[in-house]
Amino acid sequence: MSSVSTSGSGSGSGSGSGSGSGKAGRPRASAQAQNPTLSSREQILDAAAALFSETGFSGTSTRAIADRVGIRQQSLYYHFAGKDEILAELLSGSVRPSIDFVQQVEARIPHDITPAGALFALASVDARTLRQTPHNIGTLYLLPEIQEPRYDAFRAEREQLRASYGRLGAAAAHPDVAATMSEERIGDVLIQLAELVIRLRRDGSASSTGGDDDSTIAASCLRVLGLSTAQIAAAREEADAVTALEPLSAATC
Amino acid sequence: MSSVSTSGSGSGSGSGSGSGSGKAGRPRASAQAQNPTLSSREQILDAAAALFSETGFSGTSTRAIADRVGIRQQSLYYHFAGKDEILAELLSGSVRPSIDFVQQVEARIPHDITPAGALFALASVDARTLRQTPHNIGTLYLLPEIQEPRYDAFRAEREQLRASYGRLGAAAAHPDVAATMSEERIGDVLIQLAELVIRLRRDGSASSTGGDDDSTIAASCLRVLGLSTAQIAAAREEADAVTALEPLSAATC
DNA sequence: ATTATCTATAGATCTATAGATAATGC
DNA sequence: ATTATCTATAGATCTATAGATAATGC
Repeated sequence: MSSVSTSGSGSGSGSGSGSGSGKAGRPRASAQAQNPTLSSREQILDAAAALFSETGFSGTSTRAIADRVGIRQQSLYYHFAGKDEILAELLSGSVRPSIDFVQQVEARIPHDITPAGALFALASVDARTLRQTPHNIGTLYLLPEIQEPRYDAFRAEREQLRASYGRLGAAAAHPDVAATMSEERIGDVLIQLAELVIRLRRDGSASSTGGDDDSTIAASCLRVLGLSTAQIAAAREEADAVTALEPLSAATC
Repeated sequence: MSSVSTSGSGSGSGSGSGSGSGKAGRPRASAQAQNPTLSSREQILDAAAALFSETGFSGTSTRAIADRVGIRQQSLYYHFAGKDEILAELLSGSVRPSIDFVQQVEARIPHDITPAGALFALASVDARTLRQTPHNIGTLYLLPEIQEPRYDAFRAEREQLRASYGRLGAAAAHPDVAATMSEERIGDVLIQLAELVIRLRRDGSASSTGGDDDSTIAASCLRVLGLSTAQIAAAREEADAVTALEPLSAATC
């Protein structure tokens, strides 16, 4: 209460001047409304994820991010070189789990699992990840800014994931479908279906028990390849066996 | 050449001071690089559509729009009350054609056409419209800004279109699919497939003969509902008959 | 000494309003 | 007189850098 700021900034809630809060560095001027179990860097990423998915990248100011964290706008630059670094970091963390997962699963074909089973597993894990991630981070994929060369690395990773969907899909497809669509186009269709969950979540129309949507989406991925209900049921069985073995290790980290 | 601006703005290409160009109002300071067959208002909409789809709404300044048109930033406000008015107008024009088309087609069920045929027609017309529109205007649907209440009217129109997809899809679906998915969820899946063309176009991966993609997408819409190759072929026949009757009138305006 | 914040501030925008001006239309 | 532009400019941002300061760590 004694160390009121001498400048006229007017933020009267100074509670940071007391004894040690256990962290090095000058205390924050305002109260810590954020989850204190996270590092400052993580708090910034979390706040930015929320704001970027709600109001977009250009629509979010560094000031808005800092306000949400409870620090001054300029303090962001101690942790990140700029706003685009924050987005780049959020993006880079978001595709890796799916790529890692699909590589694990593809390695087991055809011994432990069929292409159809692998695809079902990939699509449902992917959908679940997108559905459970904090702040619907998948909406970042829709931002126009990620088309800039700055984010080439991220887009290359997504391209890799799309290629996996294409390989699995082409291998699993009914001959009638394989004859009509290129492997590339199959990948486009499948990843588009998997990412439906992003929109469902954004529009608030996800089912109460979200897992239903994951299953529906995975089933739709096989259905669009021309597989029968029986074949889809079999693929689901296979997928359940695989995701029971290493379900959370690769997908949730 | 004689009427050089007295201010230091430095735009030395003044050619607008000559005799009558056929239009009322003060001539533009810079040369008319834009298509002069369009009204100023249309030129602004066209420039904004290009910029909004490339760099987003918040990422596009009124200055950038004006520069592309060849007028001063402040001159925009003679035609539009603000940047958001421009986006609202672009959006409002973009869903109408599809809604009009689907209402025409739904009215013919079940006399002239089956639900499957109607759905094929809707999806392929929708895909073609999105593919042929100037500047990939469909990318505007992905902008975070359209979630704001300001654009409620537009989202309500899209909701209407999604409902149509849902009705047609539920009626056309194989029983196995109809048993698994609600009409609403069917609409979500189908519109997500139809809008694949937006992404294909943005990523430059649309097929050289774009109509192939429209057909592939429409076929995928039926396939994901569990229809067989023969049933899809029949639906395509029906759709061709319908779109041959009134193909461009409702879809291209 | 190191760390993580703070204050101060530069310089570049960006949106929008007010009023002047240069055409055409009557 | 009307129309469509222009110039001038206010006021509000926004990003980023520089340097001060208040903690902890050794």
